Amino acid sequence: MSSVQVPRFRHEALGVTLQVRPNTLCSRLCVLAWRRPRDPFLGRWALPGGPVEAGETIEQCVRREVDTRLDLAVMAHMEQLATYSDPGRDPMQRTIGTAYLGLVPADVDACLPDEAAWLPVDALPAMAFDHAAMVADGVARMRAKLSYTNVAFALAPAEFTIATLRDLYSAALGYEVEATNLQRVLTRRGQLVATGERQRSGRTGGRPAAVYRFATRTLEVTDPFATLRPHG
Amino acid sequence: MSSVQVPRFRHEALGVTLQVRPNTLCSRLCVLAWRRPRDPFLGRWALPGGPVEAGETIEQCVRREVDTRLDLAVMAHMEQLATYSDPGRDPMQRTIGTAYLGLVPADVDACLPDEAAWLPVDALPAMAFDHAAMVADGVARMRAKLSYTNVAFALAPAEFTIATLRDLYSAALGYEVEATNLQRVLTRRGQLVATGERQRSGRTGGRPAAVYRFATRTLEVTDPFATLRPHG
DNA sequence: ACAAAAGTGTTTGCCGTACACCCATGG
DNA sequence: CCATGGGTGTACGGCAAACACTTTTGT
Repeated sequence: MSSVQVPRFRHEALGVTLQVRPNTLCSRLCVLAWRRPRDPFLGRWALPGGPVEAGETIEQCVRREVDTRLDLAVMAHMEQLATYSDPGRDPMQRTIGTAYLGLVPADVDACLPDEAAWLPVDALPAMAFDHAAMVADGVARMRAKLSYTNVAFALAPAEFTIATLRDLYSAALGYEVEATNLQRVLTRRGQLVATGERQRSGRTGGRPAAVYRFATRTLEVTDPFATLRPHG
Repeated sequence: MSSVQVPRFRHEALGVTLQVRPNTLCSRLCVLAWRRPRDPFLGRWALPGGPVEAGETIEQCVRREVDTRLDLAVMAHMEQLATYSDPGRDPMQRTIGTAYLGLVPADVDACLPDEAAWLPVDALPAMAFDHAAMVADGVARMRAKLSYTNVAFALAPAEFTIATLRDLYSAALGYEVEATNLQRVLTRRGQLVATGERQRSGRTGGRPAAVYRFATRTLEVTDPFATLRPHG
């Protein structure tokens, strides 16, 4: 009973790590990347990642690569995105790659090595391999989930005001969101809990804002889109 | 410049192939499986699939495995589900597996080899490896997409009556759906097109049913669940 | 008193459900 | 003419968007 030889592949794990980061005036949704120190694509921006080791899952590999190599151990949410298997996606050697989406709260300011940076996703430079497609997939997934789950907990600080949350949603979604309706929708879905505290008003006056927390900080589907529900 | 040796993996592609099939009285949602002819899990039910070859994508591999090995070349829709990488998922050798969801129209009756069969997903027998989880993921994905896309085109015959479609949705979703509202929802979303033809009424009488087609037979999101939409 | 920012009330419109009612055919 | 199944009309409830209006602060 001889078993036929089957091909074996280099398998890499990539992290699409997103964070809403302050900018001049407004905030922007950014993705963690670093400059490649070698060919192929020397000097091009690439996602952090690396080859899967023998005894680990792909998710463990992503965590290891993103956490250690970039001094960042604060992923509030992580989920698998997709696996990319085009034979030509790595010009040097056949490599299958699995991308994970990771979200980092806005108040985390990890110190990055020199070769790493946060790139704004709406003005992304040319990227190595098929990493631009992975970023696009990750952003699309996050945006969709902002609509029907509580993922925003992974982008927000532990405590926040509605105005802060409004800016966060606007940056993450890519268009302006109204604070009024945002509060109403999230309240109706039971996502928001008032801490009872109030934030001091700024130098220009104005009513002090109430401080909120997310009710739960693990992923939940708050608005199941099931049209055609079971009746009765 | 010595490159460190990285581990290489056997990579397999699995197909979660779903079809709504007639049964005594009602229809049932079924998944294509076959009995394993060897260890591990000899005799257990398993999903069709096999090792990815050197020059092909994972999707090409699934199509090849499902189409040729099971005499079935009529997948109306296919999409990637997820990649499973637990080191112990294959007790014999480390294998990473990527599952694809495939949908077959209800009027297709492919002839299966003896060792293959359609298993009802709501009474699934014990399965080999982590294939039961893959089936669960595939069914969940399909059910979600029935709500906000036109995937039903991939489960339905080219032409059908509303009553037929109602049975199809009921079997696929796992609960009863009302024909009245189904028609209204799909019509409002522009998915249904009347062919103008009518079906002869049965032996018990009754008004003859109008015959419909799906407007498009490629996947489209017909009900984007974006709450917090761009305003203006 | 006035400006600024936060938060609530109210209106409007859409969508999905439920259910009553009308339509067309076989017997 | 009646039973059977197909299809439409209509009312209700929930949700989200828009916007006016009140509340609470700093200057």
